[in-house]
Amino acid sequence: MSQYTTGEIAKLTGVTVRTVQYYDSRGILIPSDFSEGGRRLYNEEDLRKLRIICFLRELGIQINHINEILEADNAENVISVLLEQQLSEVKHELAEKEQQKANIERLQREMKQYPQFSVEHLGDIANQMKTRKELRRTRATILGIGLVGNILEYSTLAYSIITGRWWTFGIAMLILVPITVLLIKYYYNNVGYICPECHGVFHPNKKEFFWAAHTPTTRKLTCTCCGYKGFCIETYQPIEDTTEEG
Amino acid sequence: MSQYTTGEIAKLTGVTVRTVQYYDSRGILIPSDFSEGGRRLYNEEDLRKLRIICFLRELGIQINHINEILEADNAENVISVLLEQQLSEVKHELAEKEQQKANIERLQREMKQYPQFSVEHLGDIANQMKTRKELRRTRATILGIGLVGNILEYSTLAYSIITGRWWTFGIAMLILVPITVLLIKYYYNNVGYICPECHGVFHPNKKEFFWAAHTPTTRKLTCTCCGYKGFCIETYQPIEDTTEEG
DNA sequence: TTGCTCCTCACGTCACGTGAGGTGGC
DNA sequence: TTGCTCCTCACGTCACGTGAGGTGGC
Repeated sequence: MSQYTTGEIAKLTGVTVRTVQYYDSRGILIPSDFSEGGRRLYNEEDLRKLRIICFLRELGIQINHINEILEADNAENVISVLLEQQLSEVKHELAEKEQQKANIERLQREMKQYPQFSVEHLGDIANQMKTRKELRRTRATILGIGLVGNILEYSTLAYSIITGRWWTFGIAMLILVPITVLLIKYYYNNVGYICPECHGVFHPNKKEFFWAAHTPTTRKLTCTCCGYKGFCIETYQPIEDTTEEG
Repeated sequence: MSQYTTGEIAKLTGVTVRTVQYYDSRGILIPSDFSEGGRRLYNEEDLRKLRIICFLRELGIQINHINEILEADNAENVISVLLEQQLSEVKHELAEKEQQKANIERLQREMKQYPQFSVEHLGDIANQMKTRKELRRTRATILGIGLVGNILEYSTLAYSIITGRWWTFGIAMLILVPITVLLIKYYYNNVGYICPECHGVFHPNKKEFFWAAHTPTTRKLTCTCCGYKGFCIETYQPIEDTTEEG
């Protein structure tokens, strides 16, 4: 029966001497023998055990769990339970890393949008990224209802022109105008704007909001905190949220 | 200008009091003021800074790197370099986790194959999993060449039967028989078998190998280490590899 | 005898968590 | 005065890495 020193068994399994010593101290791989000088000696069975330990470590299983596996009488049950646990843990970590990757990539793209980028803008981008989903939802709602309204408007208009029955268009407008007003109110109540100067999130006054020049993601406003005038970044920020802050 | 205590700023950003204190000790968020009793006081700017720190931490960026970002004069460059680094790191971790997930799921499937599973079989499965790719490649090579050979064999046979020109089939067989012998040799030289009894990897004798009953992944052999007779698991193990071990 | 390997402390890593024992602030 | 919050040590986490200073084994 061949014997291995710490260095030999380490080389055979691709770990460091220190790792083998550590596994001894943790009680998962106690050497089967010692030399007269007190050096660790491992046999074939120890080698197989260490290979198993390395395999389980590669799966990300913790050392105390490996201990449970190696000591258990009903190994099969213990292993399948631990594997199930580990699988869900790994899946969770995977989702986390996916999120990190997506966020880094998005941040890289966003940074290119800012003309002279500085550290402070990171906060704005972070805010924007966090409220992205809600903002999208709000915009989708408005676009959807708006689209239906537009179709109704133009179709009744066409119908009225062709048939000369203008009361059809009139009734449609009686319905559409209040809906449009509600939509604009809904929009106003759910968005806030990030000032690129003071980095605060503010709600503009209604008149300015309504008439301001805008792009799909920005609007030319006056910041209520610092007085800056210019394009501010749209973000999701329901009105209620700000009342408790002020 | 509103001031926040440690607990307040912690609640606003969703971290613990201890984390805020730790960021102070690491020098990335030093409070802008202190109370007479020596308690930390933070202002709006500190709050924004903490939000940025939290955002960067969510991306997985280390605290000393965050420090570099916050202190840098040319923030944009520092950030884009760090983001690029972090992205490749995250991608690497993602690949690692993917591998872990795949391995756990494969292990779960493999465990079901073993009638009475015990801890020792983990080593066999690990071995099998590690050499899986090479084994597949070996098998694919053999199957590919074998298939071409078969087509040649049957087509020349058919041709010979139809036309009566048997020399065609004869020449084909003169080519095919040595190729087949070489293929079998190649196969024999590249696979080993895991004994389910002693868990060693062995090479059977050639005659037994050739005539033995087998399934796609096992072969009924006599273990050269322990004498066990029965189905052993096929694995990739070129002959050269074992000579140095013995 | 001379390298090389191995031994045992013991501290460092990383971003906090978790008490202990004391005190500020409403 | 009484809770509540906050303060500073200081140790714990997890799987080792990295010396230091000493010794075994060929």
